[in-house]
Amino acid sequence: MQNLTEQPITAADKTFFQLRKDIVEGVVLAGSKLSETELSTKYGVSRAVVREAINRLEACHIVERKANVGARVVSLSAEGLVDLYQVRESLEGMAARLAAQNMTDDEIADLNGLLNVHSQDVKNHGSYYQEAGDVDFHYRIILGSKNNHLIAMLVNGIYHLVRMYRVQLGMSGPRVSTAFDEHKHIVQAISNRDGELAEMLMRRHILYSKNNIQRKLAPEQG
Amino acid sequence: MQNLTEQPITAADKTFFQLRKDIVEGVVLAGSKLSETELSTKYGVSRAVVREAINRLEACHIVERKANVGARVVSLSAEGLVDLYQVRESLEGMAARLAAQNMTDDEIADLNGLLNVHSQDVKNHGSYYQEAGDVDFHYRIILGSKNNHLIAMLVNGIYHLVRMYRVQLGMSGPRVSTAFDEHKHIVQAISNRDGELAEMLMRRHILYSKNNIQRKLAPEQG
DNA sequence: CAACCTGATGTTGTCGACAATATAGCAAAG
DNA sequence: CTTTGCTATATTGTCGACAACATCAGGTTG
Repeated sequence: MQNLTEQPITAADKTFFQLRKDIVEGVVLAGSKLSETELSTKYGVSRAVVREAINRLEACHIVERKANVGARVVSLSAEGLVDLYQVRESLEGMAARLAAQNMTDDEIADLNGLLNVHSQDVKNHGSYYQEAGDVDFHYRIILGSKNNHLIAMLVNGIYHLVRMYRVQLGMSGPRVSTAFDEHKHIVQAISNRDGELAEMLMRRHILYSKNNIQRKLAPEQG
Repeated sequence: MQNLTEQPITAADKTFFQLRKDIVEGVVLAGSKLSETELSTKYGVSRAVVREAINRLEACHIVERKANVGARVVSLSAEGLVDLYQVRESLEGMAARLAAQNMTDDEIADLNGLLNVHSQDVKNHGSYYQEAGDVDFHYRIILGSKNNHLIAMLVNGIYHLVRMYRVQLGMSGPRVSTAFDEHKHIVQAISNRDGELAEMLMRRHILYSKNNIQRKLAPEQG
């Protein structure tokens, strides 16, 4: 008997994942054109699967396509970042609210455990582990919302764009310990089943995060 | 010279629009299977364009697809409705906040004008016009946010699902005048450039709307 | 009789070829 | 010299055919 939740993986899936990875990590440059024929030879599949992959990338706002002209990787801009983080603030705020109301006690205990591990990692290692830990933290709260629409939008949609901004603008550095405190307070609110507070704290957390990135992106304002 | 903003419309576009319309309006039943060959003969196009249309519908969460099995129209359920409206509350709340900060004075004046027309319509006609007016009202505020991510998610994504629930559950009826008052207060907040209040009022407005639909969907609770 | 295997059938996934459209370069008129 | 129109080229949009897979019916074995 095979695992029932496991999906078969088609060539289009693989191409989609690979292309998304290449774009997010900057192997394929932001703003560059995506030629279907070129990509089909590059990934060793037919144009049809490349088209399907590009269509899916368009659905997550990672590429833009014009009829009869073609698809381009989105360009990273200050406005785009602000737009993205406003949506993120809104959706993840709601996720935190719902997580406070829908997560099981076990899941909340796990979340507290993650926070402890995280705390150790911050002391021992550098900021990269923080990055992974941060993603994990937000990921668990999103899943904790138990809202499938929310989960799909954030996990399959927005988060890869967020990662793209982070990777290509070289995020890391400070804000490690302060972000950790913010995480701790959010988990406290969730533990207390205080959705209202959890949402507020999550929104402020993401707002601060946005301001932090913006400061790096436009340093002439300092 | 032709209009620069006008996009060429491909067969895939037309098929996508038509199929979405048929699904939202119940011509194609919720939960039913979408056979690619069947649809290709029905709409007179090749399987490739049907596939592209289905892919786009999957991106807006109107159909679900399993590899090597096929696509099904989503089933309408109480849980799905709750999930959907929670996302809507979150995103449209943010839209109202941003609209208060980003709409021009002219746009706000237009919005007030719409409210007046709307007020007349409610007195003269029935609830159907209310439905159209309601959509128009929310639509303007969404656009007023000037946030392209938000606009795309709501207009191209969520709103067709909302319409699907409304149409197929036979929404209309009461809540006309109370909804109108809520609209009025939201516009007042936007006019005062009070984003905080606009968001709160919009969220409550959508929450009430959700409760109203839920009451119809599960009348055994009364 | 139940469980499993096997083959037939219809569906989706993938492919290469053709048609339609946009773009760049060149030629000609003003 | 600039601008307009045309042609050549390359890209995307669309199509029909084949391959891979899921599903169901019938037969076989324990």
